[in-house]
Amino acid sequence: MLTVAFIREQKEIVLAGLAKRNFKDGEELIQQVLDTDLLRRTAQNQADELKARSNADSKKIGELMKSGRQDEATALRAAVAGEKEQIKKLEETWTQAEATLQQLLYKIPNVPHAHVPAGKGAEDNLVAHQHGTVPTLPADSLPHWELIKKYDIIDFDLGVKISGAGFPVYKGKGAKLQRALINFFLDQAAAHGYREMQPPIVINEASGYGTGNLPDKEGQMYFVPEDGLYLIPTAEVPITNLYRDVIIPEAELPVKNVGYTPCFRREAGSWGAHVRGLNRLHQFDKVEIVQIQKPEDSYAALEDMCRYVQSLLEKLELPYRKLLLCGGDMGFNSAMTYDLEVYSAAQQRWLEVSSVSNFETFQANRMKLRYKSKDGKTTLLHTLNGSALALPRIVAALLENNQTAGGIAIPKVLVPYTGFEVIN
RNA sequence: GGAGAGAUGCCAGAGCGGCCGAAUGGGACGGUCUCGAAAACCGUUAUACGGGCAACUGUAUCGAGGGUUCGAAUCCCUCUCUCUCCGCCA
Repeated sequence: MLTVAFIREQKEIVLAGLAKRNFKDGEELIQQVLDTDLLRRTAQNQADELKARSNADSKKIGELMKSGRQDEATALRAAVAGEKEQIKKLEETWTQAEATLQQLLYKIPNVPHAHVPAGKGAEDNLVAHQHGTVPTLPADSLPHWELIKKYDIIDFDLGVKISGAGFPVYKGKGAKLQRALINFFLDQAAAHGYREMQPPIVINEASGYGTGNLPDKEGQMYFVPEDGLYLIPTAEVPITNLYRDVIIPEAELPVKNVGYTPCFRREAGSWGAHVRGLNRLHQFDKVEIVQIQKPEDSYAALEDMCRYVQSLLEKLELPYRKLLLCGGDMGFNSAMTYDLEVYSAAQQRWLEVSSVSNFETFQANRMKLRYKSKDGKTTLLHTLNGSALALPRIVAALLENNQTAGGIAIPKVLVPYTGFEVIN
């Protein structure tokens, strides 16, 4: 959520940002914000003045009563009653305006960073970096959804039986591979200064609002109505919300946390032939890194996080490319996002395995996440996060790229974690 | 799930319906003293939204939301959470 002050003072920047995103009706929306804001301030101003007067009058009534001047007190009392009436009306318009303003602000996406390219969709993303050679496999090589059957390591039918489509059951070496990847990712993150956190995987409504998963996106999360709880779509939500309504002492910055959680996504309506197998799931495992940074440090941190994720892919010996997302393809909350994609050789396509974003103050403003600098100023912080990494597509690429006649070769770095070198 | 107690500032903890944004103690920070430190002493120590170039100033906030009252941290109602005991239980 953008701050009203920012919209008020930097209207042109906001409008340009919305245009870069191909956001419709931006101009109209911003004008509504400014109008509502003016209405709100005017009402508050008038209400405050009246309240100041009635506060003073009330005090005077007390003094009059004490000194026994009853009739004067009664007269004043009548005056205050009149003030009260007006205050009530002003407060109504004021709170009404504030609520409207809030709803309007929820509709405005983040302003993209200056370096974010304009564009409509995925085709306009910039390839910022590519690493490794795209492998070519023999003609008889299999996509991962065949391989998992061949080696009996992941079972979708069993998942359907006990839960539904998109909830795979990992079996034997398949299950061990999951655990190995999770541990490998967590250990790597710890070695890079991230503190491991294990948060709850259900969150309340306030947390949903904090990271921008609510309102309007409730359809994407599983919901437990009985208790008003949502299953997390990513560890970003609980781990970032740890700092909701917090003023962090400057000395504790930056905050670098990592967490492994299962992630749940309803993915309503986004099913199709191109999302076979592990490409898209309702439940999957992910290790997520989250940083909280001072504004002046956040973009260096974004680059740093990307380099870190790239180092993971390199250790896993997966060819990848790094995309700088264009305005039209970027998430609602983000100011700048890099996607990392690995090449899945049998499918012959790039699969997104990580998305690393700087949200600047967008989430922090919703969460009231701030720090107090030495000069005593309270300032909104910047939040960032990135997948490091999401498992299913990594597994898909590993299976496809590493298939040999003798089975699937496990990358060297993982062998200490899996305890086996090949799946056969 | 049943019964009871409670929720005040960074923490602990006081608070008669007006003199309470809130005593006191601790912590933290700044200063005096010291070669330096400790001790002692002095001072500072919330947030949000308005107004103002600024100094400054108005309003709101004592778990949340309503109500009573000229006036609420203090009285009433609802909700949430925490604690204790009982029940159930990985």
